[in-house]
Amino acid sequence: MRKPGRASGNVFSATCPSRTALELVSSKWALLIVPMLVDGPVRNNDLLRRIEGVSQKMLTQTLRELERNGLVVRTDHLTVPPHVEYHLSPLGRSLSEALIALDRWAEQHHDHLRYAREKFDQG
Amino acid sequence: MRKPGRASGNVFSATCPSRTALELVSSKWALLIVPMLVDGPVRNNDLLRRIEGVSQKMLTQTLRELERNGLVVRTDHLTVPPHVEYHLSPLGRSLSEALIALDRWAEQHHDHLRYAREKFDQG
DNA sequence: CAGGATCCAGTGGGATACTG
DNA sequence: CAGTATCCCACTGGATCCTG
Repeated sequence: MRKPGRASGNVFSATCPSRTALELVSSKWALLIVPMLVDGPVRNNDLLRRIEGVSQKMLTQTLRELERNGLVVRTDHLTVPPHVEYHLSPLGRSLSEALIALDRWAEQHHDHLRYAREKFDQG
Repeated sequence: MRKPGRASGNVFSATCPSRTALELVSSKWALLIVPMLVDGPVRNNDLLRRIEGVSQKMLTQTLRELERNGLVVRTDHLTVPPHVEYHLSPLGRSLSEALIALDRWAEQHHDHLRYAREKFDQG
């Protein structure tokens, strides 16, 4: 495998667009929204309820940015009352694997982190 | 596989510690620092140079937090001038796989994102 | 139901200078 | 070399109210 940081065009280069891409997909809410869409289309309100702590503002803002970058597809059914669904594009689906792995890592090891933190803070 | 968002104790729960863990390991600089350490111990100044755009302040702050959570080990050789090295703990190493996957995804697809963005912004 | 608009407090992080 | 300390501002994101 190529060593990190050697060639240009990688995430370690401040000017490379891959840095921007990384920051988008690793943003706090994108990290939770994308994995939430793997099982099929989800509505705005469902995301609002299932992702605890997200505000309507941040949800919309993140979804819009994900849509803008071709990761998420927004489908407006043009009904009254409104019915809007979001689902992953193929590109978004390829990303979801990496994000789910990260989410799962956090779920598996958070107690380990907490224990290390307590040790560090006291001693 | 378990459906996301159903059981408690997952990243989708605002109160669960795994959310905190996720935010730590997905922080902007941790995402770049951890993969940079996979090949062995690295010195402060090397990280400062190889990770473009990071300031000494953020580098120290992120490394300290990673150390506090048991992901990174700091070794001070107690010499003059100072010689400090950082390397991954086994826990940090297990995380690095997920982060490297994410970094690589960004490197592979950033042009795809940029193209989608241009389309979205004009049309 | 989905989300736009506005206001505003809190803070993340850069710049700079200093230290063992 | 590897930090710490201080200042300070731009921007993030919550709260609130409004609309089709």
